[in-house]
Amino acid sequence: MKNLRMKAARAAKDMSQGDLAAVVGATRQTVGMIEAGDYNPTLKLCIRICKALDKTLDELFWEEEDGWTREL
Amino acid sequence: MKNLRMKAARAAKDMSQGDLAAVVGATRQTVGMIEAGDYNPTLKLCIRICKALDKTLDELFWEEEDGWTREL
DNA sequence: TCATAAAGTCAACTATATTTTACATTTTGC
DNA sequence: GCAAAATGTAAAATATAGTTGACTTTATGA
Repeated sequence: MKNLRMKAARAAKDMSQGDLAAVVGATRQTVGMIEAGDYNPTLKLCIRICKALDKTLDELFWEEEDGWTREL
Repeated sequence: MKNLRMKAARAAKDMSQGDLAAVVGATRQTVGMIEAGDYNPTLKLCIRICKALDKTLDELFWEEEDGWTREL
């Protein structure tokens, strides 16, 4: 399942996947895979992404029930 | 930095590290290292821990500033 | 249309999360 | 005190997150 909230938050900052990757110290491909979903990033990277996009973990990576976190 | 919120949430459920590990499909050692801090678990494991302890990601793993997430 | 930035994808490699086994130490209840 | 459960710790092995380089495909704007 795609992480559309992350994609939207990045768009709101007018950043490309490469821009965000550079800020959080990751690669363009890794950021792409996280947005594409079906991927299991580390907490460290999630937190860096949240701070770069001015969001919290819950806002970008939490789903109460039957969401994309279901299939992790 | 220790994750005392997780330790407290686990205590509130009267679960040992081994109990929680069994529920989330991890080992006792991994749970112990996460509580001990200076460790970088995957998002999947964090989410499973949150659900097992009836907490959200923000409640257990988010720190606004100068918290334990600082050193990840 | 055309040029270019952005995004999708793939294989091979490196870094590290997680497991397994084993033993030491600390807590807890009797 | 004592026995058992819970926790701390550590080395070696495995699974997988994340990188690197290269190429393709899809936007986007001039």
